[in-house]
Amino acid sequence: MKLQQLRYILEIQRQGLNVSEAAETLFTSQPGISKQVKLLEDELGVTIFERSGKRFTGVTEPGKAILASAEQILREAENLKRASGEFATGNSGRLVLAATHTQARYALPLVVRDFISERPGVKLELHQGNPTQIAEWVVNGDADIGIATEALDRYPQLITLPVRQWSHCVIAPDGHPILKQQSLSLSELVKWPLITYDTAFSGRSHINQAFERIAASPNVVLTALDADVIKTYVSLGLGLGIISALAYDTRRDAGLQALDAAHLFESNTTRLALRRGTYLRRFDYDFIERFAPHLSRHAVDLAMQGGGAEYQL
Amino acid sequence: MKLQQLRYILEIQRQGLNVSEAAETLFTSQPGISKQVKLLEDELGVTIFERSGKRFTGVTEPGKAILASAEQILREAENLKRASGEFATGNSGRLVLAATHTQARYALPLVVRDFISERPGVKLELHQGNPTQIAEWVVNGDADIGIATEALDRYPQLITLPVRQWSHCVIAPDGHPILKQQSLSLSELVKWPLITYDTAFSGRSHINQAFERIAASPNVVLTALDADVIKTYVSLGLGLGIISALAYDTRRDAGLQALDAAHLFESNTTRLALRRGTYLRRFDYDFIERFAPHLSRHAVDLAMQGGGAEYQL
DNA sequence: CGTGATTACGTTTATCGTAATTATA
DNA sequence: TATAATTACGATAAACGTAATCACG
Repeated sequence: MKLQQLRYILEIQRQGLNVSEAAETLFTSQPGISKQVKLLEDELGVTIFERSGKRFTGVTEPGKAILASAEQILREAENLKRASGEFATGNSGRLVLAATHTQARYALPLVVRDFISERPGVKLELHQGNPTQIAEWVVNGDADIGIATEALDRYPQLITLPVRQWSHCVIAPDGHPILKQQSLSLSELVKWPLITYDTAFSGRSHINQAFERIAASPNVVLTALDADVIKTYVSLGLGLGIISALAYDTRRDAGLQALDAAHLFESNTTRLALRRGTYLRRFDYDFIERFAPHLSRHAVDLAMQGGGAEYQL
Repeated sequence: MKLQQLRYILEIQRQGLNVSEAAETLFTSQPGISKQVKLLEDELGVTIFERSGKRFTGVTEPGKAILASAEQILREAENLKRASGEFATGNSGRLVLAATHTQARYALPLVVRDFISERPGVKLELHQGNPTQIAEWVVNGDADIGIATEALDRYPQLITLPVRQWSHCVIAPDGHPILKQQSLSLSELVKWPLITYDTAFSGRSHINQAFERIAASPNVVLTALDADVIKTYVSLGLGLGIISALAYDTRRDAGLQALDAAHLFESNTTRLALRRGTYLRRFDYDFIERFAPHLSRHAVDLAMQGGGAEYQL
């Protein structure tokens, strides 16, 4: 049994049982793969792939078990290379972050600036996506660290760690009548056209829940993927905005006023996701601690080992 | 990176950094290993072993990480072979049990008899040992299933499952004065010479605890590794015996009487140990369920996945 | 017939063992 | 000086690519 052979059968599976395509993605010849698959099957004494004549048509029962193990093995082999790579290259390497707009625009800039100036050897990449994309990138190893408020904890392959809590705020253009109200309430909000996040973004679920709880249907006239778009339309007088409090800044957002809405909507927790069982390099720990000072190397290790254990913010 | 190379470095570590011995246990040449180690180190770009001149003197920092990963990889590779082996050979294979005397002598015989008659293809081996040995055999993969009352739950690499609860009983030769007592008490027991298990065997810890709780020092005149030895000396009138109730049988043990001692000593739980993450074959599940009917395949899978979760008997 | 897997075969590379060499305790 | 790792080298085998063949839709 060779690691190559395991790579081959996994790639065949990934390419929908097409050996030729697997050969192409692995930059090798198709007969080579074909032969190695057969050799592996002979060695193990089972057929891995069902064939009808010369076409691959499915995965046999033992094949499933074998492919599962193969995946594990290659994952750990990646870890091994990663671990040695870190020592070999010292404090250099590539760190891929995946984050939502809110995080990328409002939470990360200062942390990223400091990180890249302190660790010039590390090539930092930031990929923006929606929470589901982010989770999948981390699961597939396309990103090292995922940062989002939603969705991450729905993936059992991920370890998620709480970064910080935040609340929503309501924004209105200067002079809007609602600014004169003593205290903001949901029943007041439903009277106005509203602009907020698209579903599955930045705590939108908690906004929905709050209105459902009082059985009211808010008049949402526009949904956006990010707070900048929302602020633009609020400025134009299209309605009131409900955004993350992180996204409002008195100085920068001239012409807009913010009202605290922490009492109206359940608070949200920004979470950081790592793939279970991945080897973390020094700079992974370093970035995490810069972003969330309570997540020391020790705290992260504990969560990675503990697995299911939930860390309380 | 080759699986062989990983095997080599692991064996070097196991043999106390002695390459020659590693070569011997792996039935290959020493220069071959030497070269492969160097090739691996070159490929990974780090040194795995510290050397003083030509002697291996230690494991480097990256080496530790590499060895840890290598172990994982080879473990999973074993699983892969095991999984395919099962399908290849159908219902045949080798099942190695490790059990204490008490289990081997009193709990297992009927189960083993039924198992081997129902599954003639499976070569069943039973290795007797003390609880610590049993745990280590299972950890090392030398045994598939470990069965004991003590020690098993102290190994984090093991999943342990409760099989059944049992209590102690006191045995005395026919006509012994204690047999006339209304009810047995600890204070009564300390008046007599006692014969029981050696430390770390069959619930001996609970026996000690009970006497400590009443601050009494029992007069233990003989400790044995198994109930058969104890019974022998009780028959000779050397003292009263405290043994597992499983080990007393009215018919077989003529000349001896047993007194229930469930109220004196905390009850014990026989546990079954499996190595975390091992692939279990059909006959592994089968044996487990015959031995402990509540441990269905489903229940075992749950425990294996859950990891830390404690199963209540 | 075209797409896609297997077989055949030659080249290249890697692996392993023996023998000789060198370094350490 | 004995033990143990490295270097050198040759035989063997494994892996890979090219070309030809075969099977399915």
